[in-house]
Amino acid sequence: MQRLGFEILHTDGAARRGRLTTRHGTIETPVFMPVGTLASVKSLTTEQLKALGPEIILNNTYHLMLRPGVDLIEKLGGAHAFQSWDRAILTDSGGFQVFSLSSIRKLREEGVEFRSHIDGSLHFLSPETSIDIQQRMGVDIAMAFDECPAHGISHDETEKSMELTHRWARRSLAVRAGASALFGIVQGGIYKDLRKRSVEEIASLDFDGIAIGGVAVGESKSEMLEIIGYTTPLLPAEKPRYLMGVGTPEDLLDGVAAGIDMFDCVMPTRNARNGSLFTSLGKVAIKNAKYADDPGPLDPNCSCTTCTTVSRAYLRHLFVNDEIAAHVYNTIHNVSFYLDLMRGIRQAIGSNSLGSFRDSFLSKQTTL
RNA sequence: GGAGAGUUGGCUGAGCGGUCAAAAGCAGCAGACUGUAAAUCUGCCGGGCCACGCCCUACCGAGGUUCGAAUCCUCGACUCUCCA
Repeated sequence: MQRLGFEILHTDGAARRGRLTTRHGTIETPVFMPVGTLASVKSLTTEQLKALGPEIILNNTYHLMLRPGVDLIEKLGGAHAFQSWDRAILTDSGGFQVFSLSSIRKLREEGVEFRSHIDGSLHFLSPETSIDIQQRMGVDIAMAFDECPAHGISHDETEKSMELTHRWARRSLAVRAGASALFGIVQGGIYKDLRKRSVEEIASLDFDGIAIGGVAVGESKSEMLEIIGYTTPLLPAEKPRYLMGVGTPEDLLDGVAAGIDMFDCVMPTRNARNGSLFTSLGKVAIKNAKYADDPGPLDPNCSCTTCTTVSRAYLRHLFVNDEIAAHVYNTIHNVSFYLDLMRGIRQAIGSNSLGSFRDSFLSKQTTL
């Protein structure tokens, strides 16, 4: 059976309206994938998540490897069965933890040694072990094991890191087996010559899709946009393109316009827990005193259960009192907002109006 | 009635002659968050200003000692504990 199907249905400039086919359903692109690191989109039950309608979510190899461990997940029937999720799952390879947990890991040619952030125990991730874990969990899309370098390193250091990622990409591909699709990851930091070389290398390999990694790691917004705008058009048109870890609603619009098909980001879920809510009128910091007696809905233009059920005043009350329901309501809204945004984007591409959709969206954002 | 302890910024609570506009926590106000070590982190938090320095008002109240007092003394007010 084919690991992954992808067809482009329509284009609007560089933007693509497409469809991914997986063993766990079809995915309309451009798509936003909520992040569920520990086999859970934080603060939502599987049922609540399902009701929001995402067609694919993320899980994380490093975190699930530590707890509960791949043996257990495999024994219980794989990642889908474990979390009762019958739609698609993509796993990050642990490459991001090479970056985010840089203080507790050692990087070698062979792979990365991690001291568990939980109990300090030693764990090893390499292209071979990462891909094996992802495949044993039975995910729909696995990611190559890469080194996500920090921003601020030199051209030479970035080049060395990129070349390691390339060697690891070949090793990742060499152990692909079974039904999981495998995506390669382009690196190269903020250096265009390296990004170009990285695209050439990764695109020459038999990956099922290609991701742009190593962005939003500390560089400026303009640097990030510059790199995305430069790199995306270099990617092969026939494969799905995934911009890893991005981003804000505006970033999604920019990414789509550049030709990206897939996004993931912790922003809607993490910000929800921190009381920062995305709305059609701009960001709402729900803890602000001005919402204390605001009887209106969080976002008057949103039809999620949060916006149709409770007031801003109540949401603020829940949040300032650390009520668990605050996380639930906030997360439902933010994820819903992101999914709605992508729905609007797909529609706009279909009617060749992405540009005006973007302008309209952003002009309302500035009113707050 | 007797003996003792205490009264500090919205609250709890450090301080025991100068480096105190006063620790710390909480509350309050605001900000950040981009392949999740995050229900986390950061800043502000007496007032004022020509604002990275200066001025004013401050540690229950009133006096006093001292070059200098939240800190020592006197008197007063109030609170608490124990014994009758």
